[in-house]
Amino acid sequence: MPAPQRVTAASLAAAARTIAESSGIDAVTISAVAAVVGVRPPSLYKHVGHRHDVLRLIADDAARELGDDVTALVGTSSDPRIVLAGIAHAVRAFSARSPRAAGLLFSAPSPEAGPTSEGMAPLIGSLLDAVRRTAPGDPLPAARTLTAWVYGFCTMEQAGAFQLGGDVDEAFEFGLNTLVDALTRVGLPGRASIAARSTESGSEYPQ
Amino acid sequence: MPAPQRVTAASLAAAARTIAESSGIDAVTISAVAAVVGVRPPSLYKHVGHRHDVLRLIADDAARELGDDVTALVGTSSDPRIVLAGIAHAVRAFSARSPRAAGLLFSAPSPEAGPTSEGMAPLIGSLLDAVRRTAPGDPLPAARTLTAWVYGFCTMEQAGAFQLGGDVDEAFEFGLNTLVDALTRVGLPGRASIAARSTESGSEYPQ
DNA sequence: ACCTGAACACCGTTCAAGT
DNA sequence: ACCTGAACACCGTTCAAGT
Repeated sequence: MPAPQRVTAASLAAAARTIAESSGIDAVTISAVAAVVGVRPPSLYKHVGHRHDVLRLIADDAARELGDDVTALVGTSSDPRIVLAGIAHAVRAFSARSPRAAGLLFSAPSPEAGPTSEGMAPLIGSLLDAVRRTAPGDPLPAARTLTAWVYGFCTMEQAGAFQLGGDVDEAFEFGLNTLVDALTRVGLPGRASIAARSTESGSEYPQ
Repeated sequence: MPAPQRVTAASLAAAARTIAESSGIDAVTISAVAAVVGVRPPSLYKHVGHRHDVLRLIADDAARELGDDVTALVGTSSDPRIVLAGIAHAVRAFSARSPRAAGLLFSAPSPEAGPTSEGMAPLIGSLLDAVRRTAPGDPLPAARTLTAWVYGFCTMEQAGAFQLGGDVDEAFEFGLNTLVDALTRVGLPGRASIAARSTESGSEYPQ
């Protein structure tokens, strides 16, 4: 009779994520995770090939969880701009409650530690969906603009980068309103003017 | 006669940054840095207290370099919007040429590995300056919005997060124009409407 | 099939000893 | 004043051996 399975992918992910949130990504060692799931370090290599696979389990778990949150919001209001705002708030809430997992989600220390593209698919799909209903034209640049801002804001906030005082909540609302508002205006006069002028003045990447 | 100084802060920073860019942050070990500066590992502890101080040297060096780039751009054009666009391009160019140092700049793995606030001061000062000349009202939320977007975009780009195809350069220009344009419109009708409506509908952080 | 102890090559860090 | 070898407690990872 073979030994009963003591370690599952789900228990591994849960253990790793708990350690990550309470003690940081560096504390997610093979030894620490093994101890939490009640097994000796070498046994983990029956389930993962390398330590970064453990981090990837966290990232994919986070992608699934946030993907669920975001998907649940799509179609929640008849005004797509409210949906978009709700999504941004959901991302920020997730980042506040699971900052380490959130960090792994968009900027893992190495590509191998980041989420699978299959893991990210539902999240990205729902996001593109919401953007498509809000902004005219190609949703991809618009979605990238919104995603980059939300991700950047939350990461900087969690990293403690906003040191100059002021109300950080207010800055989030300001940025959100500015962006959502601008994205619905695409195509109106005034846009694309800077690109044209700065291209005139020389190279594309001034430094 | 005491032994001549073989290690300076500048040589340490340069060695660490070279290793970081060529082999990743994880490769910036005390041993590796010591080998590059031509000394045994324990000797480094005469100059830094911990490994994260070495990472901080990289972060502060990056802050200084990007700060110089950005400061040189302020006042470069009579149109402040062009200055802002130039700054965004400078950040992206820096992130492309020094992705690991750039990562340390805004989202270090731990606060101790991040830049000093003194190191960040010139960069942040110039950025606020440029925003103040462009956007009406409080420059802080506007600067945070722009910074979060640029940082998020560059980090995601370097992490290979833009996997859905499309032109990433175009997405950058799109986001930049959208944001700079929106920031100069602050106060016009249409803004702040979402916040008001989404506050109506319940909690501030829906999830 | 899964788990284990022992072993290997590496870390970061400390410290007494050298010049 | 700076550098060093030796040492410590830790990693990640491999592998032959157990059940």
